Amino acid sequence: MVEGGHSERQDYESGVQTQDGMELRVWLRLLTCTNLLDTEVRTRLKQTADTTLPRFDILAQLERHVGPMSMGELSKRLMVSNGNVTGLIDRLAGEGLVDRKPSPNDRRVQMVSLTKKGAKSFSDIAENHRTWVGDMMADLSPDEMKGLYELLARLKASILAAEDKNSLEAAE
Amino acid sequence: MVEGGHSERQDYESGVQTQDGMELRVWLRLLTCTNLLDTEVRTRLKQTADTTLPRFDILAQLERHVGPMSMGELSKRLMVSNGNVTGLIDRLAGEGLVDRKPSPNDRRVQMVSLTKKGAKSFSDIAENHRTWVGDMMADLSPDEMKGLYELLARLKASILAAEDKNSLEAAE
DNA sequence: GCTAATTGTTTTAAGCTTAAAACAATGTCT
DNA sequence: AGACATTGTTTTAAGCTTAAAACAATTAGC
Repeated sequence: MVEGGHSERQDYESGVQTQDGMELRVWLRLLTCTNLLDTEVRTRLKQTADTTLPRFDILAQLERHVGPMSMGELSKRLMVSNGNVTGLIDRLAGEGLVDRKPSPNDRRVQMVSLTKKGAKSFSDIAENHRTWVGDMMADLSPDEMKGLYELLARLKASILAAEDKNSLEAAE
Repeated sequence: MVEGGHSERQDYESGVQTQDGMELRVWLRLLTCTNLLDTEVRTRLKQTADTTLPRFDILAQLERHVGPMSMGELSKRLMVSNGNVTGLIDRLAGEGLVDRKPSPNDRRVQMVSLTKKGAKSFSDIAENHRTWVGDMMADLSPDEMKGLYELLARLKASILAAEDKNSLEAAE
């Protein structure tokens, strides 16, 4: 009942104001695209495999790593806190998808690996995942994909440069 | 201790495999950029204003809206669940940043508005927010920004098309 | 007016996330 | 060996998030 009453889908870009700068617009559009993809992937993971993205990410790391992996290593690779990994592995182990056992070398560390069930589960899901992402980008030409890939590289570099600059200032 | 032992920063792209398709690469790079920006914004919100992005988003919606707004309307605009808004407004009201009172027309609805303190808080933070985002994109030329903006529009359209297609299939 | 359906909000249960504290084990230094 | 620092993991407290259930109030059909 407000401002025209469109029935169009809402997203982060809906609130853009005419005086907003280009940076804010790019940021909001980036957020919109990422959210659309992310939400879709999460929804399908839930529907087709009754699992979540963090669980899938853990299985993916374990799958591509040769031999078992420590909790700390997992935490580093996934860029999440140690406590977070503890909770996720608790649940995955409870479902029989991963195996957790103390390291023989260092009694502080827990080594985690995929069970057979976990490996099977992962490969099924990964196949679907690839298809979903492909479908969502199907309308872009190879040139557009390449252009996007490169511009995102420029953006990534710009962000990292800004962070460096900022942390140097903070260290003064 | 694994695979070269670089001390480089980890991100979603770190695990890309040579056989991975362009779609997956674009997706991971998109995720990397969004996460870098998102994390930086959240960190600075915490450090400079001791607040969070969801709280800031609520204040932003209330600020640009003329007059008070219902819980449901907020929920729609922010694209989050009703229960989520309830919890956030609980906390914001507790901090004296928003005001919540029953609608005189419909006793089911709660009307929310910014307090003076909330409006002041928002305008301080919004100014900083704009600067942060600008700084992170400072290295891209106007042409690059425009190119990125347009390619993201193409991507957004492609994703929405794929979702439509999928929901049509499901409705058969 | 009564009943049923709908709408708006809150509550609940479960999971994800982090930072910080607590623990446990290893390594270092004398 | 004993004391101290470091490292790896788990626990805890707090917040964000959703879906589903519960509730409350309004609207529509009779």
